[in-house]
This record gives sequence, structure tokens and C-alpha cells, in this order.
Amino acid sequence: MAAEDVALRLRDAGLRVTAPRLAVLDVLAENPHSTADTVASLVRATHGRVSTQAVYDVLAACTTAGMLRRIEPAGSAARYETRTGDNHHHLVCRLCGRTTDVDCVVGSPPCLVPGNTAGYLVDEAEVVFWGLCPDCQRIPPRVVKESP
Amino acid sequence: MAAEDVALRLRDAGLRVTAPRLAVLDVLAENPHSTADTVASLVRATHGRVSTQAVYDVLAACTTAGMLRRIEPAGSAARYETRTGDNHHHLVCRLCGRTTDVDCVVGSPPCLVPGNTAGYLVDEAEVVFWGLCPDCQRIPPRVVKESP
DNA sequence: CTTTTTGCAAATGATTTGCATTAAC
DNA sequence: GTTAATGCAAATCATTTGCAAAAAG
Repeated sequence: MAAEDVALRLRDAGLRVTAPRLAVLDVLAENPHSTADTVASLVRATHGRVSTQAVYDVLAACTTAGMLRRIEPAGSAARYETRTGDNHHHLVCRLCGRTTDVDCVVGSPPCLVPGNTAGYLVDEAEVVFWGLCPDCQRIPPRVVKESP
Repeated sequence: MAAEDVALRLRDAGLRVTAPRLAVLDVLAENPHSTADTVASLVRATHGRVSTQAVYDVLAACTTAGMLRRIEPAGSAARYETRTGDNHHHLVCRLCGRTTDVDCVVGSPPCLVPGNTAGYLVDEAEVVFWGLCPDCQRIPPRVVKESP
């Protein structure tokens, strides 16, 4: 997506167009599921210098505006992605944390409904598939407990 | 579950039987999905005094031993539950964080398989149903955005 | 020129780590 | 008696908050 389009989408969302915002959104489009820390590093590497707090602010503002989606897999810092239009799920590697999108067959949330809602008004079913990514299947699982 | 049974299960897991461990497991059996902080408070209220670190240690040791399951819903501190035998899911309230178990129809993990595994070796499908609990449906949603 | 964002510093909250003391086995 | 577990303090990590300076509209 070109920078002009991103600028347009920012304005549509009622947000001002600033360099940190364009940089963060650009980096996240190329590197989905990055943590705030990774986003900051990538922004500094590819675009100019930005403060860590600016990155946090951009992430929060864009998440509130619906331009970003925040996911918080267990054991990891929060990750962000630009894919917000549809309801999709995630494959997360137990060892390296690598995160991959999984299309949802249903599409619109909640794509799954519990047998017994216990009186809750459910609006979303978040699914995380835990496992080992292709790379981590190859290395011996030193992290996991070993046999004596 | 009686204290003797818990002691037996601790020994079976290769863990020593200590007062903090019995207290924490007892509290969690009565108050599932509590955070470490809540567990500490409850333990202090019902059993004697325990250090916060002892609570953390017990939670970590029992989770590693498989006697507790740790869940980390987005936006909340980690919660713990004694129900570890089966594969079940959770309903979480967006406003108050209240967590309720949802039986899984399949039972054994992974109860759900992604259409495209992207090469991952999936062993668990974690499902979180987000919504409003019965209590929070009644109060006006001040937290959510209001109309002008 | 008004209001939003940025940047920096400091604060917070959950959790972990190091180490001496204590208690289980 | 050994070894593991507790208690306390200090450290760490991700994230938030407060406020002045800079930039967007």
C-alpha cells in the first residue's frame, strides 16, 4: 500500500498524518504480528529515529481507530497486525513465537458459538492454534523437559 | 477435594507437600480463574500469611507439574485453574474480566484444526469467547464509545 | 493559531531472579 | 542430613502516565 493511501486512511479515521504513524503502519504491513519493541527497531532501521513512546502511542491510536488489531498470545508481548477487515485466527509457535494467519471459514465474528453461553453476550471467538512452526520442528526440543 | 488428596497428588507429581501449596491449590479449587494477586489475597484471608513470591512459586511449580493450567486472556494478568484433565475453553467478559469455563464438545486437544496449518505441528486449539457477562450486560457501557 | 502528537522521564504492574533461611523428606 | 521450598529484596520487562516542545490542520 502506498504512503498516500495510508495517509488517506489515517484521515478517514480522524487521525493526523505524521511520520511516525506512516512509518509504523508501513513496517507492520511488511512485518505482521510484530511486538511494539520490534516495530520500534524496524522503524528505526528503515525510517528515521522515533521514540519508543511514539510507537506505543501510534499503536494504541491506530488500534482504537480500528486500523490495527492487537493480539496478545500467552507468554508474549502484544503483537499488532494491519489485517483488520475480516475475522481470522492465528497459528502460534510455542518455541519461537512466530505467528501466522489462519483464514476463518465463517468470516464474520463470532465464527464459533459455545454450547452453553452461561448468559454471556458473545461477540467474538478468538482461536489460537498452538504448535511448532516448520523451523522449530527441526531443532531438538531442548526447551521441553528431557528424559533422564 | 480433601487436603489429603491434594497432598497425594502433589507427591505423585514429585512435589513436596507444603502449607503454601495446599493453601494455593485449595483456594484455586474454590475460586477458579483467579490471578496470582487474587490467589495471594484469598490465601491470606483463609489460611495464614504467605509471601507473594511463594504464591508465584507454587503457581509456577504446579503449572509445570500439570496440576494447574495457566491462561492469559488479553488485557488481564495470568489466571489459573485446577481443571486440567480435559480440553475446555473460556468465556471472558470484556468489561469485568470474569471468566467462565465452556465445555469442549471434542474433549481431546486439538479439538479444532485450521484449514491450512502452514506447516505447523498443531497440538492445541485455544478458544476464548469474548463478550459481556450477565452482570455487565445490565450496566450502561460507559467504557465503550458513546454516541455524540 | 489551536489541538493533537511527539519525545523524554518517571511510574506502574506483573512477574522473575538471587540468595540466605527454613522446612520436607 | 540433603535437597527443595519459602521469604525478602532487588531486578526486569512491557506498558502507561504526565508534561513541555514540536508539528499538523
